Amino acid sequence: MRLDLLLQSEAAAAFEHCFGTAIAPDQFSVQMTRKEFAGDRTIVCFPLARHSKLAPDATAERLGEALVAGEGPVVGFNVVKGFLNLEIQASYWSEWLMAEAAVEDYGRQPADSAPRVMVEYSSPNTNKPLHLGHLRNNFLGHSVSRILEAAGHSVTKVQIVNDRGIHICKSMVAWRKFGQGETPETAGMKGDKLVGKYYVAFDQAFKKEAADLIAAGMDKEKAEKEAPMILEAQETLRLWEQGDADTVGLWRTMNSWVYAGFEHTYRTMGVEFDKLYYESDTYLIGRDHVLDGLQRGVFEQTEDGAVWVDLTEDGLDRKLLLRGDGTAVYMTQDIGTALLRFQDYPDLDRQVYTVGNEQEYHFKVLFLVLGKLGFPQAERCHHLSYGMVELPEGKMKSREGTVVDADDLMEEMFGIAREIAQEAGKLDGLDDTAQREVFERVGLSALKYFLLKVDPKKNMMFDPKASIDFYGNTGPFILFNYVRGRSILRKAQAEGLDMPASLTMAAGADEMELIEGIHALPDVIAESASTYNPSLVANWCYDLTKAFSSYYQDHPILAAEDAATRDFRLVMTARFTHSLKTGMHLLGIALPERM
RNA sequence: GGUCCCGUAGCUCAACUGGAUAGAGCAUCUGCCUUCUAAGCAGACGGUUUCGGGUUCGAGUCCCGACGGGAUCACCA
Repeated sequence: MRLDLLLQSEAAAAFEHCFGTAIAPDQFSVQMTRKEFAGDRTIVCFPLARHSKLAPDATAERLGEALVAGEGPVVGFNVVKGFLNLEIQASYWSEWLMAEAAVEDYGRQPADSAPRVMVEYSSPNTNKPLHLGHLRNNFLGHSVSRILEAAGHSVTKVQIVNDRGIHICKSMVAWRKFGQGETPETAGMKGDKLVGKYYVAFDQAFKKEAADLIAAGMDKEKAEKEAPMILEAQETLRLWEQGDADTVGLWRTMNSWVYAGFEHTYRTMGVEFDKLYYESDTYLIGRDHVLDGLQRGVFEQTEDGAVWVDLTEDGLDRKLLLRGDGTAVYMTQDIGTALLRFQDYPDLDRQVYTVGNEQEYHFKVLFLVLGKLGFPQAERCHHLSYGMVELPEGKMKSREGTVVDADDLMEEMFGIAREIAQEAGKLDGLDDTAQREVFERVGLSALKYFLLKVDPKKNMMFDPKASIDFYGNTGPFILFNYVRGRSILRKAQAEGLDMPASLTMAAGADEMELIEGIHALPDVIAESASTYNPSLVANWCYDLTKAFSSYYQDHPILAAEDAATRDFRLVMTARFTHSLKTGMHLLGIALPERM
């Protein structure tokens, strides 16, 4: 049993014994004892005073005595102002290191012990390359998937590809006009970059047309509606919806270029999906459900044929679900997508949508609408909302060229990793492929850790010039210490040292920070899973690593003063590297063996 | 204007769901590599947790009100 749970139940029994009053175990607040006091765990006794009818101090004294007298691991106590500090038997920790912490999947709940959850993330538009904002999204969704898996859920990772609509039509129009048959091969360019180039070209040409019209005396609003480029894009969308062969053909071609480009980027990022949904497949399903809801009187229709939902009773507004001409809006296809997913996976307990906080209103509406349509799963949908990544000069604007491109940024990280490694010269024995793998892992760790260590719901600042460091509280720092630990374990093996089957030494004060860190992993996983918050795992990885790094500095492991001490340190090192690897895996960060 | 989120060291971020003297990294300064990887360790400096009330044994954390920043409120996605 976990120590804190054990202490709670021991405390409940002891309390009843002392005071004749039963209190539920979870009413005892057990926490880590602060460093400046003696002891390992602290029970806060202020809330107990009214049940014991004694002052907090006196309550703590009686409780402490009873706990020491009990069967549990408490061997001593002291009381400071209502705080009962408990000393845990030192052998408890060495036994724990050889038992619970020793198993391969330490920290993880058994696979499939919790219901199936679907996690959606990424979900890009197919008209431009992925950028920094997508990186936060992808890393977050991917990490949450792994955390939920570690908490025992079966997890299905999906994305909804926004493959249809006016945005892709814009790229198509510009490519027809200016492209002269250019392809990713002839341009020597990634497909997503090429399509993005035409999206920008569209915007520039369109702005020029509008400006010309305004110069000719037309007002701005009208000019932006009547510029030939935009009319052509709208016509292209109409043709697409009618299934026009040429239009659909070009749409397929250009989307396939984008997918090839994305595929490359996803592989570099180290994220993957179990299933892809496409809006072009789901918007009609959504429309059917909306029309069905209309028939059943859940929604209402205005004179022009548009379908609306009235959410004023829920504190929201009226919201459009279907245009007057019967075509779908964003909401329509999201209804279709959600329902299709529950149909595809009948055992699905929950859906998690990893989408930026600018869409909070949208998801509030979506979940309410699903509920009105009579789907009980509506309550099991969760919008994992996260804050924007801001640049020093403000928001990223693709039209103003201030976006930080995902591919470029990752390459830059790899480059920095290479420079540092080559200067240190520690990889000289490895061939180019193996070196490249190290650079990628180190560089990617810097990026992922940087984006994941911040509470998802908060906006975060990214300064391209200064932001991503390889020293201090960073991914590479964590990797570096993992590598140190692994290096020791390899050396031990090479010297013929076997992992001890039991420990004869007990943990001392110097060891406790590291041991407590390892010990916390299961709680951290549970907490981050229930709050969809990888930053808890990231911060745990860092704190644990710091404890090891500090310990490593002045405690020789292989050259310890005696065999018992060496064995103890060797086991701690093994538990450290192993639990750290688990934690980093939950962040989607792969660890190198040397760097 | 309505709703929601955020405000902690010069900067970027923590703080176990209300607990003891609010912690890290960067930056600045001081020590430490013949020894398991110095992408490291130890230390110094740095705070009226935006402000004002309230709740209670106890508030960065909960409530109310200001102020500052962001998001959103489309027949856009």
